Amino acid sequence: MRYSYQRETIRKIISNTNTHPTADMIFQQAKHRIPNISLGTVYRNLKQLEAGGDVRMICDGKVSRYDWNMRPHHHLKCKICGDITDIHILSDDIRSGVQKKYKFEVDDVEMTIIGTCNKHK
Amino acid sequence: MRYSYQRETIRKIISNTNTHPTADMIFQQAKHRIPNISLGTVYRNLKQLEAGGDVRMICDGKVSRYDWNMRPHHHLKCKICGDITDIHILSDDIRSGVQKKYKFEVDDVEMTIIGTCNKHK
DNA sequence: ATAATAATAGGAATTATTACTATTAATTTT
DNA sequence: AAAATTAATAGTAATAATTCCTATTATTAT
Repeated sequence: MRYSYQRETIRKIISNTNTHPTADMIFQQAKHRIPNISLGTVYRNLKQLEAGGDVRMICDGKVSRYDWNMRPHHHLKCKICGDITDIHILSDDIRSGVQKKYKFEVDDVEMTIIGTCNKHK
Repeated sequence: MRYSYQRETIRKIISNTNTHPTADMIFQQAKHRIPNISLGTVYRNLKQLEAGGDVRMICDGKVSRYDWNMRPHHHLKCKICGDITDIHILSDDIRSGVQKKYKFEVDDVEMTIIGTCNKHK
C-alpha cells in the first residue's frame, strides 16, 4: 500500500482519542489539517486501515465508529449521553461454550452493554 | 392503539419465522397478502410493535432486523451465509461484574458471536 | 527525470430509514 | 345505524450514511 498523508492523518486522529469517532467526526477533524480532504477519502482509508489491522470498526446502530484498540475488548454504551467506553472482561468461557454446544466456529465475541454510566449519578 | 390489519399481518410475519427478517423482507412478505401496502407502513408499525414490547429490533451492521423472541438471549452470526441464530446463554455474571467494577447501571447485554456455523462443515 | 499507477477531490448514486400529506378506515358519539 | 372524529394508510419526497465514478494529482519504481 502506497503512502498517503491523508491516511496517516486519519490514523492519528483515531489513535489520539477514546471517543470511538464516526467517519464524519474524523472527516471534520481531518479538515483542520487538510482543508479540501473529501469524505470519500476518509471512508476509503478507513476500510484500508481496517483491512490492514490498524483500526477496528464497531457498529453503533446505523453508524460505524472506529477504534484503535485492537486487543479483544467490549463496550459499555450509555443510553443517556451515548458515550462508548472500552471494558476488558474475558469472554473465553463463552467462546468455548458456544463452540461446543452449537458446533459454531467462533471468530469473535462482540458484546455491548447498554445502560447508564456513572456520570449520571 | 387502534387496530390495523397491516400491523397484525406484520406481527404474524415476524412471529412465524426464525430468520430475523429486515424491514424490507417483511415488506416483501406482506405484499403477498396486502398488495398495495407501503414500506413506510411497515416501518411505522415495526416501531409501534417495538414500543409495545411485541417485537425487538436487533442491529446487524447497517440494517435493522426484527425478532419476536423477547426473552433475554444472544445471537450467533455466520460470516459465510449471514444467518443469525438465537442462543440462550446466561450473562448474569457479566451484568453484576460490570455493575460493580465500572459503576455502570446495566439495562441490557447485547452479544453477537461471529464465526462459521455448522452448515459449512 | 520519466513512466506507471495508486490515491485523491468532488460529485453522483445507492440504501436504509424517516417525514409529509391527502385519503381511508376504525372507533366514538349521537 | 349514520355522522363525526381522528388514527392509520399509501404514495411520494427527503435525509443520512455510505459507496461508486472519473478526471486529476502524487507517490514510487525504473
